[in-house]
Amino acid sequence: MGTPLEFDLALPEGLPQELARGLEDAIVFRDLMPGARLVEEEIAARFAISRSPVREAIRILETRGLVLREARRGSRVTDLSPRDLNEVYACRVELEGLAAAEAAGARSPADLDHLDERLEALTAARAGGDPRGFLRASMALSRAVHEASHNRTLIRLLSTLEPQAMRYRFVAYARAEALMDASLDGNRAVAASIRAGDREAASAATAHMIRNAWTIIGRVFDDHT
Amino acid sequence: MGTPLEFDLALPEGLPQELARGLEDAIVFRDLMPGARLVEEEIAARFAISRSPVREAIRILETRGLVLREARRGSRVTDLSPRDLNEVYACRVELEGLAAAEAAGARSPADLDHLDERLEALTAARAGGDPRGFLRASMALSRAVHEASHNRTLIRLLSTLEPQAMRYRFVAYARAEALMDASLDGNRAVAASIRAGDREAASAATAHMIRNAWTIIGRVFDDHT
DNA sequence: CTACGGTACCTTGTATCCAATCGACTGTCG
DNA sequence: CGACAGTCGATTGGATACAAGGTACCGTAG
Repeated sequence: MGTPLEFDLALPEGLPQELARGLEDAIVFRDLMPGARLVEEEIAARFAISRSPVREAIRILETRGLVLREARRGSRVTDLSPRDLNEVYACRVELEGLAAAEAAGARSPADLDHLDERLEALTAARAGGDPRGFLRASMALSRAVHEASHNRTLIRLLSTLEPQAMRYRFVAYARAEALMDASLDGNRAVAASIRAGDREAASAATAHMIRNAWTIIGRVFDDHT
Repeated sequence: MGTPLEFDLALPEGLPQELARGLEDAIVFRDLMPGARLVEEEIAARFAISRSPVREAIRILETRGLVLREARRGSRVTDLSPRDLNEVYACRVELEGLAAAEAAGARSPADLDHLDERLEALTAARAGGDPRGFLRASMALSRAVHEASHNRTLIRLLSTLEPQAMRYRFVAYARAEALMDASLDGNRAVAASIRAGDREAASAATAHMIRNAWTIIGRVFDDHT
């Protein structure tokens, strides 16, 4: 009788999350520029849904620091600034470092497989040369490290910190291709330390990689704003 | 003619935030026990409001790890567990340490005043001997440190991490009064380092204080669950 | 007695509706 | 000509209404 196969590929986790993901993507990759207004009804109309899930999506973006909501005055995409860059990266050094350390301590064979897989994908993306593809691969690799830490609280915190960092990375990659090479090398070192189970080394390699990126991105921003 | 003075003391920042604060308090101080269900309509009825702000409040609690929301199955207060304790405290060591360091680097005279003030309040609360009062004073002091860091991103992250930590502290204070003394001494050391402007010392003192608490709380939990 | 199926209820998810507030515009008065 | 008050439009905040999914209970069949 042929079961009528149902694909609901669009809602693996609810409409607001789905929508938030899409908007987040648009913000990170600058389809929505800093300062752009997010009007609930506009967005609702564009996706043919009601304002309720839109509101929830915007709230999610707010907790990630991607949009600023002012009471009764609407939401807009947050600005990038040297100050914010420093804030985000100072936090990133600590939390990504911790994630790498815990991953080195708690890694499973499956985690290592994922890591290798994503590291290869990152290498391939670098060859491609497209900043957007490279950044996507890099995000995937980061997430693999986070998950290898098996620390759900840490994963939660990072998921609210990373998107903002991605925005800076995207801008910088476009202007300083060398940053991609630095990132690739850094990630190789981190992965090696995790594979070796060396917490200290993993933490140090991560901190080094992120501080390096911080410096480079900072230069790009000081020069160009 | 006497302007008709308007007090809206109840909405300094919106109804959902207000409600979230209240529920958070109830969870931290165990008026709502782990596993308790949060039914939207029930809460709405109790406060004579509609489900909309209630939903937002619950979502806020979710981002703080206080509530677990399962799609279409409702929300319940998360459990405390040794594993979660370890997750939260591992993150806390890093982020509170960073906050203290940045506070030591960026402190203003007003910040130092606040710190002193809250430290005195904490001392007074310890004399009082009430765990609840002590915890409230301690939270206020922590927040003063966070704000002295002048790192908004860090403050945002900590505001989603701290409440969960408070739950563990509250349970532990009741069973191990000595923890309060350790906390008081630790905070004195942290404040002194911040006052001195010594980033390293502030970070180290904070890490030491938190790891110490971690150990004690861990013992309380292993013994009693 | 246990396993399975069906039905009714409970709760969340989404849509729509109304109220409150903010900002901008306009017209008038000094 | 400039400043201020009033009004209108745009947009969010909150309330209500409706739809969909999930759970528990009950009855029946094996």
